[in-house]
Amino acid sequence: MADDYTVSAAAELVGVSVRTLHHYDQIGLVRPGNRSNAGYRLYSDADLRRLHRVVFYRELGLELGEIAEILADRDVDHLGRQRELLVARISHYEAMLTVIDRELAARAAGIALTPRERREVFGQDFVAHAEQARREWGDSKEFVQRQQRTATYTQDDWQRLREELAAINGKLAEAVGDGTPATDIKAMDLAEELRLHTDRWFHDCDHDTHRGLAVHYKENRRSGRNYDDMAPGLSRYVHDAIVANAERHRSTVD
Amino acid sequence: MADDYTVSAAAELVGVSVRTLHHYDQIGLVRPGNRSNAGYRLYSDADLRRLHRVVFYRELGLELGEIAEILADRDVDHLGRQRELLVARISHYEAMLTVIDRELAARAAGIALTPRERREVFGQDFVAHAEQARREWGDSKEFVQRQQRTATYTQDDWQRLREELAAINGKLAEAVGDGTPATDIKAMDLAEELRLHTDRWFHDCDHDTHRGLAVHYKENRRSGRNYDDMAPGLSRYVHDAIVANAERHRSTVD
DNA sequence: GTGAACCCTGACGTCACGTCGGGGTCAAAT
DNA sequence: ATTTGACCCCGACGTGACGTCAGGGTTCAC
Repeated sequence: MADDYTVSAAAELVGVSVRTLHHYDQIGLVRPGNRSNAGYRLYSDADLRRLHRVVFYRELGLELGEIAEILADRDVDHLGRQRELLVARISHYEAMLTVIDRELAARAAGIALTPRERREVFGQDFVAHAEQARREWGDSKEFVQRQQRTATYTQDDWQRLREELAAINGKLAEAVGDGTPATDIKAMDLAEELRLHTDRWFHDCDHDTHRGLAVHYKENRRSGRNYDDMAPGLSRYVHDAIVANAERHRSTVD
Repeated sequence: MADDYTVSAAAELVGVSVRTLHHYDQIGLVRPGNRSNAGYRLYSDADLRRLHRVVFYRELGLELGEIAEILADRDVDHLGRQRELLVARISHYEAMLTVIDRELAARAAGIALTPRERREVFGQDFVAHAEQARREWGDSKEFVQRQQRTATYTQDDWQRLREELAAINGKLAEAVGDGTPATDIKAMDLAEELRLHTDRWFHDCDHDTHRGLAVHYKENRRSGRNYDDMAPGLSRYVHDAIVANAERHRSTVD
């Protein structure tokens, strides 16, 4: 309980260098609970627990500043959060693995992918960085459910998911190109397809929830595709269509 | 075929910044195939392929210097290698996930782990960094087999594996503490246990192969435990015992 | 009481870029 | 024909997360 560890002992226990501990002390990320009368750093068990968390989050590529924020959150379930991050990371890498396997298959069949196709299939925007997504989505029920569901997806699932989404997005881009207004029945139907896609693949998504999410499309964040890259004004268009669709549904219910 | 991409086009295609491309050009990691007469960088499809590989390896945390070396290797199957790296990384994270789940279970049972136990179970030395392991082991048959086998291990497998190894190592530490010579029959028997463990969990390992691996123990590298941390002189002792054991076996066969 | 092994605090080096600043280039619109 | 805005160049300084000395104090076992 009351045993304190010297720098080198602490460093070895968590697998970092002494210099790293000095650094963390300097920037205030992990401060030793007390010092010997000669000024030696003495780390308590509590310090070590904190340090261990820092190391864990760092392993997953978070910056020290972010880590400090996360750790500042009193009342956050670190184990649960770490688990989520890991699961997200694993599914990210599994998605990459899928791509590799597909390329290997393509190569075996004598086909080479163009850079553009590779980007398509790679979908690196798609598998967004977990912590950033967290900042956008907060601790919402939807986020958690999304994490849980996607964690179990196979390579084929991801493939199907992406294809379905691409189909809907294509039709949306076409609609905005045609000059179809976002309140047109066709646009609303596409918004409905989008909602069902989300509901099917990510998390429960009724019309009200979908309206709540619409703002994310308008702000054209990283979490999905960059809609405006597909067609100018598309991100706003999608937002408006979703809102119109949600409105339509409400009026048929009330 | 002959289409060239400008910096920004190339950058967006692979998902990096323009500055990054400037940097890679400067250090010679990815040089654009040619330049416009105004001095604009023009990336060919081949350049993009190279760039894509760089980005991939970087995503997995390799340093640019390492990446340069890997790419310098003419005649290396990048897709295969990338696959291996990914698989290794995934199994690494899955091992971490196991630990988290075990801690969650422990917490549910009202038990808290001490830092030392956490380190034990975390085994971060154990799940070594893949590229470093690769440098130690080269492209040997053993390495590849190890990758393939361990990729399919469940959390329980890893747990069992670690426990078995810990048991053998414990007995070895005891033996060196007793002053038992490495050529003693007891030491040789322990070396044999080590060999069977490797053969069972990692890759085919006959006595000759094992003798070949012995040097890794002596050099006390990261790939396994730091043997000398368990007992002074243990790394050399294990090496000697393995060699003696291999010798013994040969004489009974010849 | 004297090494060897640890500890301290600067302070400078490094890697992989981010971020200006000043200035040329190019295609389209005026 | 020029202007506008988006794009390009290079040089240089800034930054995050440490690595790596240099110079000097501390602890502990022999």
